[in-house]
Amino acid sequence: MAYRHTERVQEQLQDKRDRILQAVRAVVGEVGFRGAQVATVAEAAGVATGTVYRHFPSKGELFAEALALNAGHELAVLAAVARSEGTAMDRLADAVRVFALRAVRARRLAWAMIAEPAEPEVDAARLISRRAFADVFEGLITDGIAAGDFPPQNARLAAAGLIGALTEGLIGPLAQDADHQPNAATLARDVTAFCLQAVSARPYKES
Amino acid sequence: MAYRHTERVQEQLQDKRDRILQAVRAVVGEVGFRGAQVATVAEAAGVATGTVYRHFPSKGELFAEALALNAGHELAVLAAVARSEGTAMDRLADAVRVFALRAVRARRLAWAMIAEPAEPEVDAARLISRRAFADVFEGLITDGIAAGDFPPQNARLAAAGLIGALTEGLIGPLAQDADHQPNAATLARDVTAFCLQAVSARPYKES
DNA sequence: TAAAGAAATGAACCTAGATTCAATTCATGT
DNA sequence: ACATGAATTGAATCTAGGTTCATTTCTTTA
Repeated sequence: MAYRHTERVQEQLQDKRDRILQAVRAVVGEVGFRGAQVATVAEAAGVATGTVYRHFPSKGELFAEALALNAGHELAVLAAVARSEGTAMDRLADAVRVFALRAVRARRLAWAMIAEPAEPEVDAARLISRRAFADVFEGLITDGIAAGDFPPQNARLAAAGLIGALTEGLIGPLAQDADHQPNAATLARDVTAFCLQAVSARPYKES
Repeated sequence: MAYRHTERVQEQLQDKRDRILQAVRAVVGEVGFRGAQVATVAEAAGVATGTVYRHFPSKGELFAEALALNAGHELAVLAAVARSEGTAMDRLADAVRVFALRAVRARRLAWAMIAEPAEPEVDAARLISRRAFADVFEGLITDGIAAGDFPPQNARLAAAGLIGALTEGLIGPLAQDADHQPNAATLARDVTAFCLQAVSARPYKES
């Protein structure tokens, strides 16, 4: 018998794996999925290209795992806010605000995570995390309806609408105009206001 | 002297060009930008691959022109609705409804036109048409504020929010769930309600 | 320190799909 | 019918970037 994995090696391996995942985050945050190449990620992780393939079976799975990891963080943050004390109205306001602030602080990354198409595996992973986000919002809206904070409405659709409005208002291409570029706090405030109006207003009555 | 373009030939040329553009529309409506190859488009147009390059300098420019053409149609429809008789509230309601109905009727195409990243030229063309759409909505919102139909608000942002909500609610990946798939009319109605609430409600007051 | 198994390296390989172009077909005017 | 110039064809070319793998470097145990 001549070789067996020692604990230290295991840690190094795990560490290298983590560094690669972090590198994906960094590179994607810089150039998006479209511009993120395996060679670039490897370099950012301080590793040779081939090494990436010792830890992940393909680009798609690597990137999908990186997305899931990141989305998991964000989801935990959002879920914590949604679970806090207060009326449904207040909690929804906080959730939207937190989402907005975090998104504007890292627009490119946020866009990639939420909307930018990529390898099929990545798209699949995103679908899952997106639904998880939508579920948080939907739950808050449902709570609010039950409590009388919000009028009856299609909560599932409203949740999707919130995500759409947040995405478009904060991180979509139109949000990157140089002309009307207010500071992040202002933008987040206005978007939050829009979202809350959408959910909390009395229904529009036709004619 | 032996050859000169005759009128009939010019027409045939123009016609072939148009057929190629239409083929892009058809193919993209089927498989999106991601899956749309030049060879497929050529076949759909009843033309050899090389012929495409006699009419368009590159895939990117071809697809960008196809997008611009299609967006132009949609924009004309939307602008007509926005210019019709009625209060700002009614016109916005109509505009949103028309947008929603047309989008759900051709989801894949709509998604490609509105959101799916593609060649840089395509993305650039989309940015322009997107802003044009947003401008229509923004104009209606501004009118509504002036008329007292809507409370004061960030009209530019609200317009972006509407597009986001429409996109997400109607044609985004979450909208394609098999489970809660109501008919198009119902979906359009609910999304319209959401959008109108978002714009017409009294502002949310913090605590 | 040597033998043996693992991991890392990065240049070579492979593939999908855009682009080109020599050969062919079609239109025109004499 | 023929000469001329344009348009069409589609198989061959080119390229970017993901993936592989022979070689090298590192770890462990005897």
